[in-house]
Amino acid sequence: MPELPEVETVVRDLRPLLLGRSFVKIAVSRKSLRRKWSRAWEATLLDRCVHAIRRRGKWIVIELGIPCLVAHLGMTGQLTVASADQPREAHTHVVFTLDDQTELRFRDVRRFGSVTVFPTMVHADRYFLQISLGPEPFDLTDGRWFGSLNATRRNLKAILLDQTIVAGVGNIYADESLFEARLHPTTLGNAVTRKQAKSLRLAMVAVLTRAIEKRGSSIRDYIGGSGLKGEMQNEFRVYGRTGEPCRRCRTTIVRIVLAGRSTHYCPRCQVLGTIVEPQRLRRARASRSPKATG
DNA sequence: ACAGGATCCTGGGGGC
DNA sequence: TGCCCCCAGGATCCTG
Repeated sequence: MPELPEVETVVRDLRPLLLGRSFVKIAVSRKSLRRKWSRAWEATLLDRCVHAIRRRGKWIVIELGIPCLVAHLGMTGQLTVASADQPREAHTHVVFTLDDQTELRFRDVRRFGSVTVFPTMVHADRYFLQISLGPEPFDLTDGRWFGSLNATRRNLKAILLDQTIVAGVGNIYADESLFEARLHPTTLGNAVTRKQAKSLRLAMVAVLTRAIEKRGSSIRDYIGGSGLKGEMQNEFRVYGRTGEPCRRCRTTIVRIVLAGRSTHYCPRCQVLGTIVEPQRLRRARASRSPKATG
């Protein structure tokens, strides 16, 4: 499932393969993607030089001088560069032939992804503004982050998945970040202390940074821009580990459904971030301590 | 405001 | 072996 680290890996892979190249031909399959492809876009893209490739949240932005190509990988999207003589795999929906006999290919089995063209970068940025795309996790300040959490009674899992609050986090890294911060996924945003908010922000940054280093997670469909798989799936602490022992305390990892998504956590390591009065805290500690008999 | 569910979509896996 | 059903989950829409 392409989230921020996977999209970042694709962008980094594509950069050397696309920069300075131009599109000489575009072929689009009949099957529709999430957003309908317009034939009128093709003329605006042809014979233009790729100036820059960047990521915004889970979006890939390819700047071609004035117009820009904006792609979202959805669940199973792949954006790769391959030699033109390499056979095209099934579910390849858009093929951009480059001026060096290679092809930029958009493949998406489940077609939740999209490829769109904006006339200028201003239009693309306006679109991100229109969908209220939140800040990058690496740009979040503690003040803004705590403010966002504090302003809602939604649970932390739902907050992390909300692209208007923080852009780029999906189901995998939401669960992994919550484990790293030792916060229970059902914790309500406004029950989180400043300290907990900060630890969640730092956990998110650490998990995403590590995942980028490992070229993302390849569970089923995800591959980078050069076709290489990621390695982060080998380091999951909770995601997809239902019934397995926690790597920290050996307690069985639990799966629940939150915000309509599978949510994995360690019931022992991850605590509810509620503000607990000192008296209740002492009682809770006493009940946890080992008993003299039994 | 927010939770929960349905929708889109296909392939893989489990059960029988 | 084949068939049915469920599951995966990003974005978006709808309902309660």
